Parts: sequence; structure tokens; C-alpha cells
Amino acid sequence: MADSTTKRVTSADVARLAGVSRATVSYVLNDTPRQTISAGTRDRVRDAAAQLGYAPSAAARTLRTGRSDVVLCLLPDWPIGPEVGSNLGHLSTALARHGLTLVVHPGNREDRPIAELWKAITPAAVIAYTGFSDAEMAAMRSAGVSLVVALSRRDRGRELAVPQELVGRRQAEHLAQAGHSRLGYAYPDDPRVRFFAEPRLAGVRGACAARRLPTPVGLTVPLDPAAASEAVRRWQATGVTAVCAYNDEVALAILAGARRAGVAVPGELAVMGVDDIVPARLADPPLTTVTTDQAVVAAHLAATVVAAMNSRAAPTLPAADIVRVVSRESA
Amino acid sequence: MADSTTKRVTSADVARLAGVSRATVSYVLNDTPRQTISAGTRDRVRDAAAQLGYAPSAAARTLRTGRSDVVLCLLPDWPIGPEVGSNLGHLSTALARHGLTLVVHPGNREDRPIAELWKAITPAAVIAYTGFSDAEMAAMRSAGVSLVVALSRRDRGRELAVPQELVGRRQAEHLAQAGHSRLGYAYPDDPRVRFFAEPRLAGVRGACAARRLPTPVGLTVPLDPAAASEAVRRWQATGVTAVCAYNDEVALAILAGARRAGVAVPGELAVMGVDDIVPARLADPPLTTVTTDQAVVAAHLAATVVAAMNSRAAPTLPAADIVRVVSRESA
DNA sequence: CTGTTAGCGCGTTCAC
DNA sequence: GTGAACGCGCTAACAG
Repeated sequence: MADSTTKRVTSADVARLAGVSRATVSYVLNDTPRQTISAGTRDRVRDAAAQLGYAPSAAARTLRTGRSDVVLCLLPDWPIGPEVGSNLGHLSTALARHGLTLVVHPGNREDRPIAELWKAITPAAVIAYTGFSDAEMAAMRSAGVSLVVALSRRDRGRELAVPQELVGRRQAEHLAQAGHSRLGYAYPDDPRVRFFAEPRLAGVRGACAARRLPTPVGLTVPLDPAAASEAVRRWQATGVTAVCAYNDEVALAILAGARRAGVAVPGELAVMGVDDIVPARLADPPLTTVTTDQAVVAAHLAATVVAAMNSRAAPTLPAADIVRVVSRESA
Repeated sequence: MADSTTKRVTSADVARLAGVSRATVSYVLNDTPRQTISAGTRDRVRDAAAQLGYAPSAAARTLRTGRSDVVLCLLPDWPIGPEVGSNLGHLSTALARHGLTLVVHPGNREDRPIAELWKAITPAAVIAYTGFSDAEMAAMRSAGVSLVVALSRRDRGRELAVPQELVGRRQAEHLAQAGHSRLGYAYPDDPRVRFFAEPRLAGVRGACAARRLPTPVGLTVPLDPAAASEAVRRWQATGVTAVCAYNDEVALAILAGARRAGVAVPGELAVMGVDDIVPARLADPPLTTVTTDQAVVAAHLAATVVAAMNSRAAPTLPAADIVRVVSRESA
């Protein structure tokens, strides 16, 4: 059993207990290739390590190798929804399977220039929601960060944008199949999330074009019943019968706006969200929405990171059934 | 301007450029007390550092001092809401003001035993939503973690529970002032969040007792309209006219259940949530809820961490106006 | 006062 | 399988 009350256990302690040198401990514990070590010794070392509750110091390891096994995820400074939470959970699990530790930094960039952050942490990879400038990318690369990934459009090097277009496309397809031809698109009010909204709208547009439907009419919908009812009225005036919302919150706002405007959902206006947050299924009417299979995306992200660390090519995302429609009553 | 394309800049580089020794660089950059260094030299060093874009290696510094300036926050394995996100944002900002970096780890404890995590990271402090066992606490302490804080009830050493009772109390007070006397309490379905639910219920109970009202009748409310309507019926049968929900999602479920059961809100049943999530104000009727001033709590948490690192006494949380009722139509 | 020299902390890895 | 040097910043001891 591990002795919990002692000072930090170092590899020297393990070496002493196992009766070997520190080098040997390192070789055994890291399964170093082309170092032949007898099975007996290996066992003694491993036992000793277990007995002492040895965990190598990340600091020392990082110092020596110049690279830590930490993957840094920079959260955007705009309000994040609950999807992000589960997202990160999945990602953490997926990375852990590869021996990597996910660490998330929620700070606005104001707190501390992000440069300081990665110079300090020396992460193996950096994943960010927002894009980096080319200068930032270059700086990070040359500082030893093996992979820089942006989840938004602007990622130059590695392509990795979560299939946002796909999200929009699924929405439009669902609505088109239900017989709607004049679609609306509901933009979020916050300009900071345009990064995500744009590709989704592009997906909707693409689907419309493919089916020779008119271009969707986009409106910005604040998360406020009064303002939303105004948008609803304008859509009605344009002959729009169904709208794709940027996400569930915006969709909920439209529901509230429709209620206020006396417009029946889905009778007079069908509404679709994105994310399938809990309130979506509790809404009136229950909201039809679209979800992304987080586990698959997370696994892919993890695989991409691992590939980059070994400078191998990035895997391709199995785009198949990642985005699914959750059909309820609003559309 | 910083040269972005070079290999990592070390203190030796700065020393060379400034024409001093590495020790001097360290003294200057850390404002080491009882080391007097001429203004001129200080400037040269600082200029050199700025010019090179020098940022000390966290690894080396941690290795040497045995303690990093990272504060590790362990997320619970139960689904986290959006409040948590803003929570962490505030906390990060507050800690940054003290030169500390917040880092969040979302993994379920299954991924990787948490012991490995902090043995590896050597954080200055660990903040967790769930409690630790006494053994875990002891182990962390002796490994150099200066503060272990649990946001739930069980925190032995440092008292720091976010004022959950206060949340419940405010709910009950608001309802009582509105003339309700028979209150209900809506438990979340997920047993993992009982940690948070219990103290809130205790707050409700306390407020009721103080006003000689009957004990609130607690029911578990799944996040599902059908199940929720069943709960609503049972409350009605018991003469309950107002219910405090564990959080907004549960409250939304009650709203959906009431709709289904044909019970008018707030006419026949008043409902209050907690958190003021966006869907709350978009609900039908708009949800009356209770919010906590995250910025204040975050600042307090940060102050507590800093105090502990300097082994000073923890500050007391200004419990005054931290919890506020957001009055809308559901109660 | 001002600033330098030297060794530590801990895991990794090359040469013997 | 081992000895020893290395990576980088901190700080006690010490010299102008």
C-alpha cells in the first residue's frame, strides 16, 4: 500500500528499494526500446514503484524532454454552454487513453496574454476555439508545441473544424423533407460566436442550393422574448415557414417570440435548434434539434493530437453519422 | 519586438544580452527582497527580457521551488451546467490577479486516478467540487499542495462551502413573502448532485422553521415532462402551492409537468429555480429564480487560496448580498 | 551595496 | 545494467 504521509517519492527512492540505479528505473518505467532489462529486475522495479506510490514529477520530466504530456485547451471568452462541458469531458477521456492530460484554461485573454500561458506550461498541443494569428501559430510551433488546433474556421495548417457545416445541412434537410421551402436562419446576438454561426449558415445555404430552394433569410435573434417576436413577425412577412436556429437557446428565444406574437409552432413556423440541451426537451412545444456525437469527435481530436505528436498524418474524421436530428414537436 | 521564430528563450539568453549573470536576471525579474540591484542594471535586464520575449519555464521553476503557480480545479463527473463555466471564468480572472493560473481538469476520476494528476502537476492548490477522503487530503498536503478546498459540505479543514444554504433560504423567503405557506422542494434526479441539493434544502427548511411554516415536502423530479407532471400532481394532493427547485433545469421540468397536468403557474403552483440560465427567461411563464454573484465568490475563493499559500488565515466571505432573487412570472 | 559562483531539484539518456 | 551530464531557474555563500 502506498504510504500517503511521506514527502515526495522520487525515482531515487524507487531505485534504492529495488536495488538498482535510477537509470534502470527510468528504462523500466518507460518501457524504453532497445534497452534490454531482465524480467526479474523489471518486476522488482515495478513493485518498488507501486509500493512507494511513485509518480514521476511532471516538472522534471518536462524540463528534461522539453515537452509535457499536457494538452492545453483554451476556452473562448464568450459564454460557453453546457455542450462545451460534456465536450471537454469526452476529450479528456479520449486523451487520457493516450497518456495525455487535458487541461482547460477558461481565462479571458485579457487576464494574461496567452503567450505567457503556453510558454509556461509547454503543452504538447494547444486546442483553441478561436483562431490564432499566423504569428502566434509560428511562435508556438517553434517553441515546441507540436500541434495547434483551432476549432473555428481559420485553422490554416491542420484541418479540424468540427463539422459545423454538417450541422446546418442536417437542419435544412430535415426541414426540407418536412415540406418547407422558405427557410429562415436565426443568428445569435453575440458577435463573438459568429465564428461558429457562419459555417452553420453555410451548411444551411448549401443544402438549400442543392435542392433549388431559395436562399434562407437570416436574422439576428436576441435572447429576449420581445426582440425575438419581432424577428418572428419579419419572417412571417417574408413567407418563411421554418427556421434553423444557431443553437437551442436561440431556438428557445424564437419559441418565446412566437408565443408572444401569437404564431403557432410548428403550425405556422417550424423551429430547429442545435445541441439538445436539457431545456430543449422541456420547452413548449418540445424542441426539435440536432446533436453531435461528442464521443466520436473527441476521439478524433485526440487521435489528431497524438498523430501530430508523432508527426504522422492526421486521421480523417468519419463524417458519417456524427450529426443526428433529435425529432420532437417544434419541427 | 519579440522574435517569434527562435528556440526557447532561457534566462541565460537574457543574461547574455544584458551582460550580467543568470543570478542577476533571476533577482531582477523576481524582485527578490534583500538583493539590491542598481536601477541601471534592472532596466537592462528587463529590456533584454522584453526584447527576447522571455518567459521562464514553469517546469524548471516548479522543479526548483517544489511548487507551481497553478491552481488545479477538479470538475465533478456529473454533468455541469453553464453556471460552472462562468464560475470558472471569474475564478481564473481572480486568480490571475494574484499571479496564479487556473487550470481545470474535466476528467472523470476513472480516466486517471486523481492522485496521479496532482502528483504530476504539483499545483499550489486544489479546488474540487466533490469532497476528498481524509487520506487523500493528507497525501496532498504532505506532497506540498498548500490548500485543498472542496466546494461541497465535507470540507474539514478550511471552511469554504459556497453559501448553498443561503440559496435555499432566499427561495423560501421569497415564496413565503408572496404568501405561500406549504412549500415543496424539487430534488434533482441525479444522485450525484445530492451534495449540492442537501444544503439548499436545509436552507429552505431553515427558513420555513424560522417562520413556523410546515416542513417542505421534497420530491425527486426527473428532467422529463411526464415524470414531472406526476410530481406536480402529488404536490397538489398535499396542498403545496409553491415549490423551490434544485436548479433552473428542474424548475423547467416542473413547468413542463404543470403544463401537462393542466396546473396553472403561478396561479395554482408557484415555481422557483436557481442559476438564472438563459432558458429560464425564455420559459413559459418566465422563470423566477435566484442567482449568486459569481464574481464575489470567485474573488473570495482566490483570496482564500492566496491566504493559504502564505499560511495566513482565510478571509471570511461577505455573505451579504451574494444571493439575489430574479423575480419573473413563475413565482 | 552589487553582482557572481556554484549546486540543487528530478527524470532522461548517452557512453561505457 | 550503471555512471554522469543535461535541462533551467532559484538562492545561499561569497567576492569586489
